[in-house]
Amino acid sequence: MVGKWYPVTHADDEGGGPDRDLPNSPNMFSDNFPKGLRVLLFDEDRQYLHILEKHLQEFDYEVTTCHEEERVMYLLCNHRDLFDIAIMEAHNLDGKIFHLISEIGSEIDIPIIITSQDDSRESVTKWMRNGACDYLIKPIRPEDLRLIFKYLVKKMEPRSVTVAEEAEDKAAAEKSSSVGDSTIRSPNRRKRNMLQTDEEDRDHNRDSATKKRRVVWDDYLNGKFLEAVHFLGKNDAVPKKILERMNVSSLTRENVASHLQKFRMGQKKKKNDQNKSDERNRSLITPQERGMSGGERSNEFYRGINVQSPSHHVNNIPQQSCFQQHNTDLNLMAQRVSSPPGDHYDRLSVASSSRNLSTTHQHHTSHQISELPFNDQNIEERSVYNEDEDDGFRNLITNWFTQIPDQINLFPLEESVIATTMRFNDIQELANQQQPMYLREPSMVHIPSIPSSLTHNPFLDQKENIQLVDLHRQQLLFREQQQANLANENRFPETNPGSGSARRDKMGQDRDQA
DNA sequence: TTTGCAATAT
DNA sequence: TATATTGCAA
Repeated sequence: MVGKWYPVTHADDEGGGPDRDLPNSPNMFSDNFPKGLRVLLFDEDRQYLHILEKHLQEFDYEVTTCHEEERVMYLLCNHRDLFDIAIMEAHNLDGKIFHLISEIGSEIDIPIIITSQDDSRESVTKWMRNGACDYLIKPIRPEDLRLIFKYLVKKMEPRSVTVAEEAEDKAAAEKSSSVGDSTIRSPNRRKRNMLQTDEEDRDHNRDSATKKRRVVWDDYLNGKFLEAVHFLGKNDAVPKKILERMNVSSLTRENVASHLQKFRMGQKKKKNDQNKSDERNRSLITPQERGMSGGERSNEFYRGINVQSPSHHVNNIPQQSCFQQHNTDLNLMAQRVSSPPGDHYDRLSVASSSRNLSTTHQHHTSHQISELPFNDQNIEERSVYNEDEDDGFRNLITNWFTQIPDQINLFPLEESVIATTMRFNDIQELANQQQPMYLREPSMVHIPSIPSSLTHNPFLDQKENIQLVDLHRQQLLFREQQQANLANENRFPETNPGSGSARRDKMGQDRDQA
């Protein structure tokens, strides 16, 4: 049966009627093949779309055109049984179509040919690895359109056509604008040689429809991964559960395990770096503290408590990355911390480290905490948020760091981990005012190198310098602080947090009186 | 069976 | 470099 339409001998045979059956029916490979091949053609450029359509029709293909991304995605998702093959324009690697195909690509059982003006190796590689069976660089030669049936040949009758396919492939490669000779300039070699060895290539072709593809952990997938990891928490963030949570059908447990392994290694590295920088900050730590920070025990928790030099919170903002443009805002916030303004917010506190900014916003009876962990290149932000409908603050934070509010995830705030920043000025203020310090107010303490067991998020400690503490813990903390102070020439003689002297801003007091 | 990890392959 | 695979121990 296969021999009847052996590609090399029949490729030029344009005769015969266009009667054909459904793609998977045995008559798919009739003498007329590939006539009547049902092609889904997508290109946002209507003019170009029309040109391609004309060419395809010349080869007796049955063309369905589409110039809307949403529409073609819909067709691909819900009606791909109406087509034998799809030719789709690629805009960029971050587009919806790429996500769609890389996600459900293994479920799409029709060959997908990508067309693009982008002849970059990165683009070609990424597409080819993520579900495209070929990549045609514009302008596309009609001949390449004529030969699209070859992917169905391979798919339907893999073993018996290997030789033919190779011959045909070679022939096609010599005069095509597909990746083999256009993007990767090796005109006499078969395409994909740059991507895979010949042996694998054959393998790949044999069951390209079913074989698992190499996963590209792009921002989208990685985002899902991170979300799952955060959601599951320290103890449950294992491959199987992450996979379930991500709910991406094309992924395997092994994929996730591999990525998780890499993810953890990255964290380990960050943690090491952090420890190094902590080491450098040792001078800020009292001898007592240094003495009790031997191992990873509970005492370790207090190592490096930085209440003594609270300006660190706002001054240690890196001068690069996205922080820079927001430094002004941060300084404003810092001022607010030291002198609570009479504006909308009762109190607004900021803590930041080399990679993070944390803010606590206390507004009347509710609390918001926003955490914004950063890496150098990008924004990987997270917000903890516990306010009814006050999107104002969220937007404020959002606008500082990203123009994309949707990227901020909101998590319900667990009550016992409310925190606030204590700045140097705050403490002095307290001392001068000699007010009792009731630690009922939410507080945040900046603690470098926190054991993960004490963070509410399993990965927080390795990414961030911010610790959220509950009140009980904070009392302990201040007791330690008190001891430290005594041993440290009474740097904060009047601060006696264990017994009280809380910083209460004016509005807070007014509220209490009312 | 699943997981974590390291080494190794692609 | 990023991801996959493998083998091993828990």
